[in-house]
Amino acid sequence: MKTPVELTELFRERGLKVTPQRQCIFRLLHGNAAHPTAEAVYAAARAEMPTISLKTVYQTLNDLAEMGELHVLDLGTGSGRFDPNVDAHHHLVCDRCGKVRDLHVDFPDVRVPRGKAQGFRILDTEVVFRGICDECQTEDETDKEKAHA
Amino acid sequence: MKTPVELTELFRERGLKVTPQRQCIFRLLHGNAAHPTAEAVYAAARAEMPTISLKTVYQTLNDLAEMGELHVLDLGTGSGRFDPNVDAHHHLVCDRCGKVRDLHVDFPDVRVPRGKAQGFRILDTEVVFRGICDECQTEDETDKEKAHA
DNA sequence: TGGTAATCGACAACGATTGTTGATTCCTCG
DNA sequence: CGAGGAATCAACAATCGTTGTCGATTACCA
Repeated sequence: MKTPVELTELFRERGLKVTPQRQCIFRLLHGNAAHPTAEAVYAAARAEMPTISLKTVYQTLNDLAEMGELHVLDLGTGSGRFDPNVDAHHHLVCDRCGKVRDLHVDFPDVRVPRGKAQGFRILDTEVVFRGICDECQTEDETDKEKAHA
Repeated sequence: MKTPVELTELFRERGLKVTPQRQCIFRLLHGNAAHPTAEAVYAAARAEMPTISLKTVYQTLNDLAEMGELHVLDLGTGSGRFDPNVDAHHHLVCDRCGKVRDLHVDFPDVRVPRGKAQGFRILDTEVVFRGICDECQTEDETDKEKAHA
């Protein structure tokens, strides 16, 4: 994710205006290692700007995604998640709570073997590891203890 | 995907009734290499049973998924796709039209490296190759020709 | 400073999926 | 075969995440 200053320039270049709302979202995303949903960004933004609208949040996130400064992940957790990290990386997804974590590992062998592409022109490769995160595992154990009691 | 006969037995074991509607869906899924959406299954089923309801289709598909006889894929194409192939395999997804194709390749190196799991207990690994399918590529070329004309 | 993009609030609409109802069908077990 | 109860139907409403609409207001920036 570029810095707020860089994003400001990019928006100006594109003829998009740099409003306080957008700057706020730039700041929230910059260096954010989580993969917030639109609602999460909205909640965080409202802490600073109580009158910001959900619409504006979506608008700005979509603008960023169109410019390639942000990736949209649909990992089957119900809502889209916005990934400020544009570098090549993969994801750990919790099947229980939907949490998403980055996995910075390169899998050079993961390619479609010659002759198996079935006519597809491949543009991107995603690896998703699904499982249960630490917190949800702890919850499970707590539940078991309750069951014993 | 098990045969309709096997599925019939499984449903009985679970105390679920084997209605004509369900048998119809069993048949449609068996040996189906596509990844139909619920709507697609609905359309195919209605060709045989004009009065079957979308509700019943979802119901049966969800029952099958709960029993592990079917996988539900959420590949960011808007709607869930039902995968009758329960064996380990990966997918090619068309970013343009949402088409999904199987890719039967094993990637033994795709594992979370020791110490990188961040507390996750990994249960499943998916590799998704995104790109443009042959049909959509052809469409693009046709569009270009039109643009020239 | 002015033109125009962006935002706001409040609400409606979308598509995919699930829930509701009460009446009807029909599977399954004895 | 017959009874009991699940499953289905039709028709509709509701959910969730997201996007569109409106007119009025704000505020960026050449």
